Amino acid sequence: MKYYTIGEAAAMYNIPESTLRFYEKKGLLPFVERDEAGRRLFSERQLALLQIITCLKNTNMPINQIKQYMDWVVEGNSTIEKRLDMLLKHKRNVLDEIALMQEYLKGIEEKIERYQKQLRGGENL
Amino acid sequence: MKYYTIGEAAAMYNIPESTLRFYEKKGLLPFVERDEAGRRLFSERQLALLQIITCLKNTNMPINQIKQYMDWVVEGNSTIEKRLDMLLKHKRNVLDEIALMQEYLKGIEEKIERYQKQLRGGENL
DNA sequence: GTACGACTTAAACCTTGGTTTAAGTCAACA
DNA sequence: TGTTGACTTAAACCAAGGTTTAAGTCGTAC
Repeated sequence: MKYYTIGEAAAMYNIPESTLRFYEKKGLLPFVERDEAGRRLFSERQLALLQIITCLKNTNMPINQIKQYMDWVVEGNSTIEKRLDMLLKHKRNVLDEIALMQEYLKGIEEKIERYQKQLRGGENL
Repeated sequence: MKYYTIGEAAAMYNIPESTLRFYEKKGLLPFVERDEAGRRLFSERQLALLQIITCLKNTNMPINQIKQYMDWVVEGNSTIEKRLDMLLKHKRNVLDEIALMQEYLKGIEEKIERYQKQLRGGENL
């Protein structure tokens, strides 16, 4: 199987190496192997996990919760229902969060319009 | 003019008093008056500012940038163009951020579907 | 054989956005 | 008059999510 160094993985996902180490230490990135010299070996499996970590992180799932998810991944197939449940709840949260942002954005857009009106009016003074 | 205590303002906006004090100290909440005893008096003006602060904060504008906005508010009408410009840029940022979250959400939804398939398959074993 | 670049670690450090604490002031009510 | 309750302050504290530092180990290219 193809393995990648931490530097390669970091470059591929555009994540600092220090962050990858931090994630591994936090338990977000299980199954990382090592070569004889103790260097991390990232396989396709890690890259796939990194993919899902990225999705979760960028939709604001806290690291502790991602760790819970990964603990379930490590535990095996018996936890698929739990994982599914977590992802479904997270999906709801993300949709709610987006809806909320859109709501607050309306307030900002009103302010924008008022300023634009004010500026158009100002040109006639 | 009607004035509100910090406790009333906090209750109306569901923001801790400590946070209102923190915002004022940071410069996010200008023009707060005081009574003879040194207690804060929040007028309609503050409530309106709190409204916009809430919109900006909940769309992830950093506090430093909100402070810049408020500094311009304090400076007066000569800064309306700057404020408008900031809000327009912020609006773009928020829309981008929402689009990005929706993109990452897709990855999560794929994972959800795979788990659901796996569970449905499992029932037939 | 040595210097370089990529890696390793633990621990210290950093920023953001608040929250908590401790000590004090004041108004109003019993 | 004294004791609540709502307020005040500065300063300490906190959690999350990393980043930086310092010291060390390799493999390889010169």
